[in-house]
Amino acid sequence: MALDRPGLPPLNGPMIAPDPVAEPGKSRYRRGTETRERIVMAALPAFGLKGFQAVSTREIALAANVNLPAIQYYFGNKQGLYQACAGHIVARYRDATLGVSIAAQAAWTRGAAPAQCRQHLRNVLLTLARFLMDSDESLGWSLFIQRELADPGAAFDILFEQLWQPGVELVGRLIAAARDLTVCTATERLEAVHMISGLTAFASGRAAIDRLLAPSLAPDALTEALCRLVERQIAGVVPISG
Amino acid sequence: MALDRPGLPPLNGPMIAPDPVAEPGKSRYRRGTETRERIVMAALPAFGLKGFQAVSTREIALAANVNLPAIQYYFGNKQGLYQACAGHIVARYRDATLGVSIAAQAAWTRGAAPAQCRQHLRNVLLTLARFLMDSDESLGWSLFIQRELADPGAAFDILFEQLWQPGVELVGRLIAAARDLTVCTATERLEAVHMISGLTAFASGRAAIDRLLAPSLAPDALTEALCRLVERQIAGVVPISG
DNA sequence: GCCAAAATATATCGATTGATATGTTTTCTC
DNA sequence: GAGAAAACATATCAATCGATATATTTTGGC
Repeated sequence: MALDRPGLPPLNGPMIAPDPVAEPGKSRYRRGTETRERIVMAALPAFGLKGFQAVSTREIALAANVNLPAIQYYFGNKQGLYQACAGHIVARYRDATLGVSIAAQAAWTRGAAPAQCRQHLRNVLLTLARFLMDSDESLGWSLFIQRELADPGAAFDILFEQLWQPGVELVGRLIAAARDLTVCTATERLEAVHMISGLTAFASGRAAIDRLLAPSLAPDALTEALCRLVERQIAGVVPISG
Repeated sequence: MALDRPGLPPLNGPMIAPDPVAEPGKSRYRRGTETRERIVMAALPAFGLKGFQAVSTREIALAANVNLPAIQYYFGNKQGLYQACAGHIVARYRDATLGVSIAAQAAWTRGAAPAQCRQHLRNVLLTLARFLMDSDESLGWSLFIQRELADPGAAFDILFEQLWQPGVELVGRLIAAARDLTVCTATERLEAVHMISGLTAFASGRAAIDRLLAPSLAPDALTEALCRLVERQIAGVVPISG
């Protein structure tokens, strides 16, 4: 008798591709969902820092304190676990930015004043900066995103459609609105890309920055320094004068 | 009889660690140096986009049109090839930025006027931007650098000491000089990190940007758009008013 | 043209990897 | 508490990887 996977048809039945991204519809068993989450938490920083191929399923299983077949049991295969990690990043990103995001969206929709939109732009970018710079929780996440966007893999669609594209669109609209423009053109979108890229690269390069500045900086002083840089960058968002 | 490698003692003699980074002292044989370069050129974009572990020596050998042991013959092992790739990036980086770099350094040394230093800052950053955005030649290089700085591997020291550190130091000094400051503090260095990070991330995320803006942008129009963004960022480098 | 060094080619080894088959224990429902 | 499903554990397979041993061809100084 072949093993069954939670919420999935038996393997000896007709094989249906699992959907490891979506949260598994709350299994009746508590222990299973805990283990599943434990595996994702162990896999995420490893995948983020080292990439898909550089991490073996064995070291993930070891870090998560489970045995090897548990990964196939919960995620189908290694790629499924990788996509689940991307899904986790997206979910946590939404949790962190939902508030400022809908507030900014609403302001943009009702055609708020440029100064107000600029303030929303500030809120969105600073929230994103703090989200990416939270080294305890989001270690390696920014590099995960960057790598997947630069060299599309199994998690590209998830990150592009649910993180990159909406993020750039929102920031681009707010930039345009801060300039009192009615539409968001490629110019504003590119500026949004540049700003967001600056955040992800700064966050992912944290190790090198720490080594560069030696012990002259407290842990979260770096985060606040980045926030001040972002604020000055936003102050530079003025009507294009030529 | 064991094989010999160019410029290295025989393998059956005392093993001395090869130095695959430095150019091999111009072997008398033309064919060898050509093959060596062909392997590096094939390995660089692969390593850059996918990372060290994700690229197999077999696919590199196939792309370079050599057989598998050629990699061990010329570089000792896979890691040696990886370091040679980092050395190639550093060498090309120096070629591309040497002119503007020494000019800027000279201006800073003789205590040039802030406006002049700002112009040198502009030259340095725009040169770096165009260097990273040259997709034909430097495909994947920015991601190579970022990955290595975020998760230090065999090429970390090379890139950090010969690329990251001097680059940040130069840009930081020019920022300070543009503000009419006599010393470059952690503040200016962090600002330099932020600016350079923006370039590398923008360059490495080029695939996602192209997909985002669809076919609305010509190949090198993107490079010029980035240059304009950088120039506006430099314009925002003013004496800190808070 | 000779010959040693350099370069290239063939075949294969040991280790690691992702994945599977299969058996055992735990958990919840009735 | 009986039973079925879910979760966990052990052992192992086939494929791939980096690396090596070894044989052959090519190069360039004499």
